[in-house]
Amino acid sequence: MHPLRTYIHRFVSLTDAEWAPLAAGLVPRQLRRKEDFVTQGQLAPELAMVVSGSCRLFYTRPDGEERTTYFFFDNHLMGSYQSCLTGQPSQFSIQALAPTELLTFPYALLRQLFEQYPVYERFGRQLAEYLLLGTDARLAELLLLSPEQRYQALLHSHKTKILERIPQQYIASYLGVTPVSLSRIRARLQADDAAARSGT
Amino acid sequence: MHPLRTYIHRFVSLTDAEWAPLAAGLVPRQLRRKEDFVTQGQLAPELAMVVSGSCRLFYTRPDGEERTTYFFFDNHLMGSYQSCLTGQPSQFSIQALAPTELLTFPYALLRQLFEQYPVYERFGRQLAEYLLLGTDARLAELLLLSPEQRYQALLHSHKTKILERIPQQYIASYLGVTPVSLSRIRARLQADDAAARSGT
DNA sequence: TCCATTCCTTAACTTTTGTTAACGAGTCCG
DNA sequence: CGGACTCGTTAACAAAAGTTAAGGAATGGA
Repeated sequence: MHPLRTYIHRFVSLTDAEWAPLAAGLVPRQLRRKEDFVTQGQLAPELAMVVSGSCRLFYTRPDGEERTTYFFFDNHLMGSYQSCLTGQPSQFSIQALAPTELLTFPYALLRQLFEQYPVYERFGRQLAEYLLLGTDARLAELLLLSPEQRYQALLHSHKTKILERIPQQYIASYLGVTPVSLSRIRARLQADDAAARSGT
Repeated sequence: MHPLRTYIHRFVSLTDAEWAPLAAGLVPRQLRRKEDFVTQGQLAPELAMVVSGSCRLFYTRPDGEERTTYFFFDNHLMGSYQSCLTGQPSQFSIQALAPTELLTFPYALLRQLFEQYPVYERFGRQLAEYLLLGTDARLAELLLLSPEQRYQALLHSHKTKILERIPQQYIASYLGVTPVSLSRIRARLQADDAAARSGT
């Protein structure tokens, strides 16, 4: 089945007639490494499913520093919810980390489907709820755990793709620390591991 | 108009016929100071609108430490989205900071209304989207700003109720620092202010 | 192959935060 | 009135993180 349709079916079931108008609106697009899908300060009225490759979502601070807060891989849906919903310029950028294939569609199309088909409205609700649970968990982790604990939580989570395929500086940003600090945390944990092994 | 209906009307308009079944399911409840509305580790199948008073949402860590992540005042809707949606025990507690009046209703009722009335489904979508934007902004603030900058952002925000009515230890937790650290930040800013005034 | 770039690590130093404890102001209640 | 309690501040010390800079490994392109 089509990867976007599969994604939607995690929440609701679409008939062929319901799927058709969305399928008709999809536009394939390739991103080169470091190319933006969303650019901070500009309108971002499109969403996209990642077919292959990987992207990062990051904020650029007034001083020019970047802070990465999310990663997207195969079969992830991405875009600036905030820009789509409010019609305001996006407060962050989304950029390819490697050559990436996308299927894009305008949020306006989805909004139209919300109005036409109750099943899309339900999908929209459940998608937002699902994303909300994820963001809440992320927020709780930042407030509850130390940087070292957050790194260990990432190590033991199922987000192995992040650890395998993402430069460490971006992971550091995702954890809310500097690259230097993450490097020290890793050194500390390795030392602890070695001590535990020799002690056992 | 009824405060909950007013809240819903920020998103969608309900006819009297659509409002009636929700109104019929509302149950008033009073909380004493420090009484839980939601208790960590237990099911939390109810939502509530705060009519008067105030509450805080907090996580209790394995070591017994508490971390407060949200506050609720008059005309706020609160509950454990996570417990309502997944049917799992809540990962946090919600507790009254002062004597508080609530209007509670089961999430199951809302779910039923989602199925019966498209207008409720739309409300559910827009509510989740709205909450998602808020959580995303909160997350960005934690990853982008230093504790001192976060405190200043709070000072200059429209969340004056938090600053006026909430003990500082909980505000510290909300900002992701210890009470001692927040006290130092305040002292630092006061010193800076004094220096700026004498220098100007 | 060679050069440039990116990336991770390490070091030295500064700044900030966490931790623990003590003190005093304010509040509630007997 | 007095005592228990909560709350914010401050101090002293330890631990951690930020900053800047330098060096080396890995990568990728010419």
